[in-house]
Amino acid sequence: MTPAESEFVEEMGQILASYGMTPMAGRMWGWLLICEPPEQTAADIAEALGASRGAISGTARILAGAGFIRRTMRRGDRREWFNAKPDALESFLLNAGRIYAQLRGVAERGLIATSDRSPESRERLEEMRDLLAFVEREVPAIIERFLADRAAERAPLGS
Amino acid sequence: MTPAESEFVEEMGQILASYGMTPMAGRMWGWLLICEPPEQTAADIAEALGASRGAISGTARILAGAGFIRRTMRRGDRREWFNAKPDALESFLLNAGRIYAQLRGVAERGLIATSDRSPESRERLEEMRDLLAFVEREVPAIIERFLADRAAERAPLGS
DNA sequence: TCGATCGTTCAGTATTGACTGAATGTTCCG
DNA sequence: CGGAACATTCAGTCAATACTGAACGATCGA
Repeated sequence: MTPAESEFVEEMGQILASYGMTPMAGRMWGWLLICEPPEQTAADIAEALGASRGAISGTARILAGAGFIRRTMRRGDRREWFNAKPDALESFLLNAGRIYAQLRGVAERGLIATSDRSPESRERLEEMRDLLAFVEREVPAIIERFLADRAAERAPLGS
Repeated sequence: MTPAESEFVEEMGQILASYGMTPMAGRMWGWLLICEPPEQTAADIAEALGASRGAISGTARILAGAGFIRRTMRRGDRREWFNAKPDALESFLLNAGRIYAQLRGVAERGLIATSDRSPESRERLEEMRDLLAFVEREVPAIIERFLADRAAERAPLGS
């Protein structure tokens, strides 16, 4: 791994960690986004990142569960091979509605908790809930437009 | 604070904490979203949340800097008064492009780090960069549409 | 100028949680 | 069946950090 590649991997670790994932998850995903060949074994990854096999095992579960990587097997080879899913970010953002829905759920429970208050007092939470409901619907729609645009670019003559 | 209100405050603490802020920041914002009266002093908040004044002081800096709360003074009163900014979430999401831009920056530095690779090898990062650039533009546009829709609802006859 | 009140700072503490590494379990080849 | 290579698990360690609380500084009224 060159210094520039190592810096990329480390940056990915910091960014993912700042959004609730573990640094190792960010590093591992980052590595799988740039490694050559694109399919690697757990031992390959552990050596590249200087991490223990236990950490790779646990992190692989997280990343696979979140849809960021794919784990495959080859016949006659007991090792597992990992690679970055090509459409990981698309499907993550397509489901981004869930994140906003979670916060909207809290707002709605807050409105129930304050149901005896005056309308003015509850405006703060009501506005929050309305905005979140809107974003929750529209963000997936953005991703679908992106995918449609790209599909049109790649087949402009209707082939 | 009723049990239901306390649960809301605690949930806000957990959600904000899971996205990189401190639990106290979530609790304090949550409290300012439901408290009565809506303006509170640091002592009020510390007592409601069972927190130290030092924690309130530091958290107030964070929340004010992020645009979630407003700190005001009244003449003849040396205490500071805090309240939740009504448009906090709107302005936060309007600037959400910055978050995607940050990740796009990492992807672009990764592409520089792998500039000697084959085009197929770099496809993973290029797709990531393109999608992020798209989302970076479109998410603020969503918020603007929400604000425009709401303005139209509130003045449907062009008053 | 003194005293009271409020905000800030910061060293110390306690907690969380990410990572390690050895032990365990499992699958495949000879 | 035995052994090797691999994945998983989990108790222990270490570092990061959120929070406390006392000390400090600033501001205002008397």
